[in-house]
Amino acid sequence: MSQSLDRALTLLGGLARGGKTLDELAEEIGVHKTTVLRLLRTLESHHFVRREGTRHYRLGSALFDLANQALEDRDVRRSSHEALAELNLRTGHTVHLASYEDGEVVYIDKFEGHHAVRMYSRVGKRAPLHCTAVGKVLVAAMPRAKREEIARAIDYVVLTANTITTPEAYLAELDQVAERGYAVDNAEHEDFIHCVSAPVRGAGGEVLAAASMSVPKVLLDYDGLLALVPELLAATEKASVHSGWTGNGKGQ
Amino acid sequence: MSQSLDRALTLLGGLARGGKTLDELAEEIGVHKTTVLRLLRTLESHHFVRREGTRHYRLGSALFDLANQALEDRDVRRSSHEALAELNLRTGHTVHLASYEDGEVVYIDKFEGHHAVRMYSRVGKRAPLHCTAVGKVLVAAMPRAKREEIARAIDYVVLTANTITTPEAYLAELDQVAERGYAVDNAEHEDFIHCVSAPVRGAGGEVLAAASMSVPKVLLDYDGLLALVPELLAATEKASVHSGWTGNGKGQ
DNA sequence: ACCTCGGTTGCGTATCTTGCAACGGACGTT
DNA sequence: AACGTCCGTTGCAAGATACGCAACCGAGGT
Repeated sequence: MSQSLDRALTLLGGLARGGKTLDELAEEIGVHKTTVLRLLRTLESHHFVRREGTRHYRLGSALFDLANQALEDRDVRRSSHEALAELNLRTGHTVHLASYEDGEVVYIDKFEGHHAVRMYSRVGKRAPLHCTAVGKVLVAAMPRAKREEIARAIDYVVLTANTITTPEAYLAELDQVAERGYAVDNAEHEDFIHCVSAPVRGAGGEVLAAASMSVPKVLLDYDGLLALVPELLAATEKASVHSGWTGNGKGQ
Repeated sequence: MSQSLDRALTLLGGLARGGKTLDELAEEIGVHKTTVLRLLRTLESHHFVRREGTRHYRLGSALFDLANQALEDRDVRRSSHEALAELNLRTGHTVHLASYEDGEVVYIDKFEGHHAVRMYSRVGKRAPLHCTAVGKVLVAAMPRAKREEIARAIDYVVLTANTITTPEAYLAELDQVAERGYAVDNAEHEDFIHCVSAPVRGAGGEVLAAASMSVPKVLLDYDGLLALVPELLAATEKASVHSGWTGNGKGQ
């Protein structure tokens, strides 16, 4: 829609993967280096990009400035923070907070696990709906018609042997999730990790976000993972209360 | 340099201050609303902006995705994290990590104080060099010629009764800072807050960033603040070691 | 049912962006 | 020390592109 803007934004993505030279960047987005230069200059003037000496460009401070403002916008994040930090501290496992955003899951907070094994995730990163516990929780919270619509629209990319691959299977899973009040990702996204997730609710009982714990399979087997569910639920309940949930609510 | 990009970036700034309507945004940057619409669409397609229902635009997830990548780039941040978190935990005061970026200070990490009084600062935010303790530390670390150049270029905006207002006074202060190894902001930036700051050094003894503690005056008087210096120095030393500093170094 | 407000589209024009080619400065090499 | 290469930078001209206009649409509110 706006060519130069589009190119500039793509450029930022390229820069994120390391400070390259002008020509490299130009090639990456398929334009003349002059164009890149001028885009960079504009980005730089807004502090979106920073030049480090010569032939070295990096992402600039405006990005994290804006990002923090964007995060502050998301009230769930603030109201859930304490409960999730506790959960992370007590269990030592990686805790995520995620919300639904047009057909995907977006991580809006993360508490790193205390083990050596690190997950490839990041605040702001997006993940698919069909193979994440948070995805299931978020979609399961929607009215049945919407669930179907989403389930049919998903591209069921196969990531592991356990990945769900059909709308039917997904919808059946969602029913269970809605029933139980929590979701499981049994190594459906990454081979060596499994997760449990539960919703954080707001004043009207509506689901604001999903919190999850991710545990490497080498640390805990499936039963061990399920044994964490009560702790998870205690944390999400606390987070919900902080988010205005009153406990009665029409939402189950 | 690139008009549409420039407008789009300005737009993001506007959006950060709350989700407005199309016309409001249009007025803010002085263009027709059609233009805003198209810019927003492009931004949206890259997840820089998110539309929330109708008449509500917010900053999107790409921002915090990129921001996190940008922060991961900054090695000082990672290597200092542990020491600063400890300092924050032990003292309960707000801790900042900042670095110098063309004529300003940029906060690259922040640990919130445990008291009710909150500071108006944010990771990614910029602050002046002349009235912050971190600013003094960072400039004091530069060779004398560079210090002078910077001192003369500063616009000495007066923010409180104690704000330094002349290059001469600033340079004299810098001499002291370089001597002592730490800097003080005695309510020169905000009336009710004073800070101490010390440098974090890298392998060659060069200053990578400045760490600071900010304390509301109601909690601690000036002497109380100075009494915190040893703890601060212990933390910055630890952070320096983690950042490759070997202790010898030519840097004092 | 009307009116207002916000968002959306099609279109022609003027502007802005683009790519080219040539320059300049910094390294590194022979 | 001189040369060659690699990057970044500038001026310019051509044409694509983004812009503003005006009209349309849909939702709320009166």
